Amino acid sequence: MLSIGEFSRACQVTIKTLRHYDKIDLLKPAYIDAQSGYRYYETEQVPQLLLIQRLKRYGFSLAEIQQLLFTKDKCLLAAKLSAQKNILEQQLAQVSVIMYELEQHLADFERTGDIMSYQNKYQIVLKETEDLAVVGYRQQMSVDDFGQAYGKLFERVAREHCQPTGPVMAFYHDRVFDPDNSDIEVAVPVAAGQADHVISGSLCAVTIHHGAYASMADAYGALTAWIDDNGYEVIAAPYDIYWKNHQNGVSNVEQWETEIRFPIAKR
Amino acid sequence: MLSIGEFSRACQVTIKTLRHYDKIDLLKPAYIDAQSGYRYYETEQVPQLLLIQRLKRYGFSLAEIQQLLFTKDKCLLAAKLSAQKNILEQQLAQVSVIMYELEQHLADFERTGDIMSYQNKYQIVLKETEDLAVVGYRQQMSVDDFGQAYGKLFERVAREHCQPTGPVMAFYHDRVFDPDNSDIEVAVPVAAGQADHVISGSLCAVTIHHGAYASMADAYGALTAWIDDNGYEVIAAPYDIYWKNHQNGVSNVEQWETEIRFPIAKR
DNA sequence: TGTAAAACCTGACCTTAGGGCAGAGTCAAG
DNA sequence: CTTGACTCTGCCCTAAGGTCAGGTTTTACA
Repeated sequence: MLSIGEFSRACQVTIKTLRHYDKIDLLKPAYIDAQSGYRYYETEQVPQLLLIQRLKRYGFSLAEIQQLLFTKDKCLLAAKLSAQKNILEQQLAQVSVIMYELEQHLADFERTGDIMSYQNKYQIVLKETEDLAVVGYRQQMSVDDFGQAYGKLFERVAREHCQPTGPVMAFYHDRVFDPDNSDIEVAVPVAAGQADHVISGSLCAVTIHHGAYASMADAYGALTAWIDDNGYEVIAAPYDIYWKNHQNGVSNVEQWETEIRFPIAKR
Repeated sequence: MLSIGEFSRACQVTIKTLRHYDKIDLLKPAYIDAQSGYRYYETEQVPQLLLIQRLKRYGFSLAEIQQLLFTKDKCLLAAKLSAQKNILEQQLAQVSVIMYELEQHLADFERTGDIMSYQNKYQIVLKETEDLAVVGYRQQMSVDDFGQAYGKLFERVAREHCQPTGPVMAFYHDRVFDPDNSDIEVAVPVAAGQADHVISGSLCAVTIHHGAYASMADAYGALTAWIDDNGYEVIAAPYDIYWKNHQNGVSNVEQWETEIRFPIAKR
């Protein structure tokens, strides 16, 4: 039998945390003195708490841990651990990309003495686009669910025996920005006869974003500011064209290229 | 002039976030209509908000970002960015270690079918230790401030021309566990004449922990449970001996070795 | 056995960076 | 003038505990 303080020291966990776990029914003391309210733990609970702390390190939330401890199906449990490993892998990749961004930024800053200088790299051009026949797949989704949408689009492309004539695009039909409930259409250009609908050509403000998607807001910002400053207004859904991507075989994120188009007209 | 909705779309930031930044004085709209309360932003504020989002990606808190934007000293600013880069690097290393832990755990689990099987690796032995003459440096500190303490200890060792006769150790004098306010003493064994004080030998429960320090709680837990189960009690501050470490040239975390000793006596 | 220190209890409020909702006011187009 | 889109304030909520305040219990020692 261990008092809460002994148990806390044994597992390197604060007393507050133990009381919290008691309250949310994640780990109840083996015995509570009815009169004093003191909590006492068995030595067999030590490995249980250590497992909880370990799962926490893996990145599971306490609610998820509760589920996991309850899971009797060993395959399911292993699958969840495996899934978490993939999530950690993704995190690792994201942090690497951000570190690269930070290094570039720091270099720009030390060269120019201007903390904003990294933003000058967007060259904005006016372009008259042609009509574009596409097959599209449109849905309310999180911006992180792109992968899924790609999948569904290409299922359809395969089913209808279409031949894509250019790289994948994404249209942003939203009126309000909401990252996990966006009205996005992914599309590929196809021959006119096979098309779903046609994007009418128009005057567009265009720029090219180099690198990962985390910093694409920079390009959007530069474009929107330019459009407002030059007396234009946006007249249709802006869209991205993914020229260089892991999908077309460019694995090095730093070499990705995305064209961003805002259909515009004079105000 | 951009309405809050336009500004939000331009920078890919939710309206709620913009109102929050207004409230905490991080980014105030250029103009607020006195009668309607509507917020309006200038296009020049777009790069400002984009910078804020970027610093947020780097891992700064909003409070830190406020400080950074206020900082006029460019060297200081560059230093803070650089420091953040180091923090990201550390995070990267930590996540790698955790992924390795997870992989090992998953392998153990799939081999044995027991989610706890990873904990059976601690062999606990009883050992009668000798008196130990040491030079130590004791302070209230966070468990993450070990590096600092090492530094101070070795400054002193150098100043007093002591010759360490063994690897570094750490004593945990705390009665309550509190990770960022721990009463820790780092020490090295020296020749008897040069010693600061002497650690009396006693019966000890001992085990060896292999690998990174994140999972050392497992070893503590195993020891404490063993001590309680076998009718002993802890009679002095437990301590670690860092046999293999980055300090003695073992860079591969998986090969680190730490001996953990709990001075005990029959209850 | 008495007392003081150490350990433990509950409960209320605080943290980050916003999200969700209700209810009301405002703007722009037809 | 109406309708729909847009925006406002204000209140409560999140995860995983941390930080008091004020009171009770246990333990160690004289």
